[in-house]
Amino acid sequence: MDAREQVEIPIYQRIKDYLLAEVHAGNWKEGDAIPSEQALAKQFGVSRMTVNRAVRELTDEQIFNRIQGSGTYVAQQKYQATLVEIKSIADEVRTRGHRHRSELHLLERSKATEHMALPFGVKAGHPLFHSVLVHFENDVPIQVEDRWVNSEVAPDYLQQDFSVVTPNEYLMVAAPLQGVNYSIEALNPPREIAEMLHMHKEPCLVLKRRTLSKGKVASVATMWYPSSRYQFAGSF
Amino acid sequence: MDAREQVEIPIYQRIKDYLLAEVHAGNWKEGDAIPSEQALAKQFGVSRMTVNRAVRELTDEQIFNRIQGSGTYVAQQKYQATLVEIKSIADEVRTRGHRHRSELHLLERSKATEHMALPFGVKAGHPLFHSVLVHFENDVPIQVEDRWVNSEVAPDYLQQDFSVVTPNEYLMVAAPLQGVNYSIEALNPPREIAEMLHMHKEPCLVLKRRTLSKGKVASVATMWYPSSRYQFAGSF
DNA sequence: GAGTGGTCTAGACCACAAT
DNA sequence: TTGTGGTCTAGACCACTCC
Repeated sequence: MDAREQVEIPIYQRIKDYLLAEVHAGNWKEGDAIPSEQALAKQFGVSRMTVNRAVRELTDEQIFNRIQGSGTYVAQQKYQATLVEIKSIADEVRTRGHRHRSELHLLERSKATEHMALPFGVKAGHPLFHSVLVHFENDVPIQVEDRWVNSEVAPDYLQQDFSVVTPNEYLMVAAPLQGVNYSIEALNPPREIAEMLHMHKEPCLVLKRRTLSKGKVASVATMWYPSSRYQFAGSF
Repeated sequence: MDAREQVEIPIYQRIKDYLLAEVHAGNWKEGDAIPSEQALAKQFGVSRMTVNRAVRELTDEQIFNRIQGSGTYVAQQKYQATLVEIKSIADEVRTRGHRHRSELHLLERSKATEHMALPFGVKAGHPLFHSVLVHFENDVPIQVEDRWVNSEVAPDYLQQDFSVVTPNEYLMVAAPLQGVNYSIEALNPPREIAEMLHMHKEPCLVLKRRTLSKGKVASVATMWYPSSRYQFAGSF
């Protein structure tokens, strides 16, 4: 008389979860061989085909490399972001099984300079909010987020607790997204940025993103990523 | 004594090719149901598991939607980000009303090193073609294109005249595109690259792109752009 | 109830790598 | 030669949709 409706998780999925956990826990490191299909089949008490599906799918997802006749090896784990989605950097980090936190460096009421007025399509002096955060993955800084927000679109921006919700996550809720422009450059960072990212003499990937909501420009953000720790990637 | 070594194409791959061809030819349109696994298994004279793998993989690739108990349907054809659109740099330059030309720095028959074998999914020593070109916009160098090509997919690559057709343009015709992976990084260029681009002490945007065709990796290209003269942009 | 996809089995043969 | 991955079979049971 069990009242709980158990949702059946497929065996191949449970094996995938197990394999991912081993990689994320660091028990298997880059280049290490993982157990053979035969061994895993025995360990889980299932047929080899089921194990094959689990390992093959993770190989498609670039978690492993397989060499016929030799074995299955843990692939290089890369910090990768998908460009075309606006996804929270906090989620991205957690997806990789790592810890995310952020440091707030600035959060204030400000006004549009002539320089900022242009991308926002407002007059100089228009009220804007300005925030600067550094995002960490396992205590390693991976992004400086320098963001300007249209006070008309998100009037409660200053009241948020950005140690709990990232600016991006808040804006996704407060200002339904209508469109996005972005550009990507490679730049040598100014000194303040380099210091926030604890980096020396290397270029940054710079993603500039403008989001539209309610028919207005909602925010203009410049995100700095140290090239040694981050890259954008995608596929279709 | 047959000199040609026939490479065996797996049945599931042949079924994938068939299904994709039907979709691309327009015989099956968005929302149409495709034949059931049972029917396809009978049609190809194979077991249902083999058909299942073909259809499942194409579903993962968003070609189809599947509804348990109902059927398999052709999915809405996906939107592609401008950033990764495979477009010819020559066209891009001409669109801006400028003059495009390219210089061929290298074009040769080569073999996969261990380093190149991995992204291609072949053994070290597998025959590859290798080309290096510099693209100019109004006589200003804007891109170094370092490309490796799978000789099985584009056997006539070496015979092309790349002052007339870019490698990209040729491959689009010779090897129908099935998929793309890309990554973007910011890197300081090695000396040879910096010299080809006539640049000093500035970072490069580096776009690495892997194209898939006929179930194989068709080409792996590394494109270097001087940051002062180029950026990626897009919107959606 | 008939048909669909979702999963799984317990074998099999093969190509290939390591030895 | 042994062990690995790559593929395939001919069944099976299940959950689900549709009629």
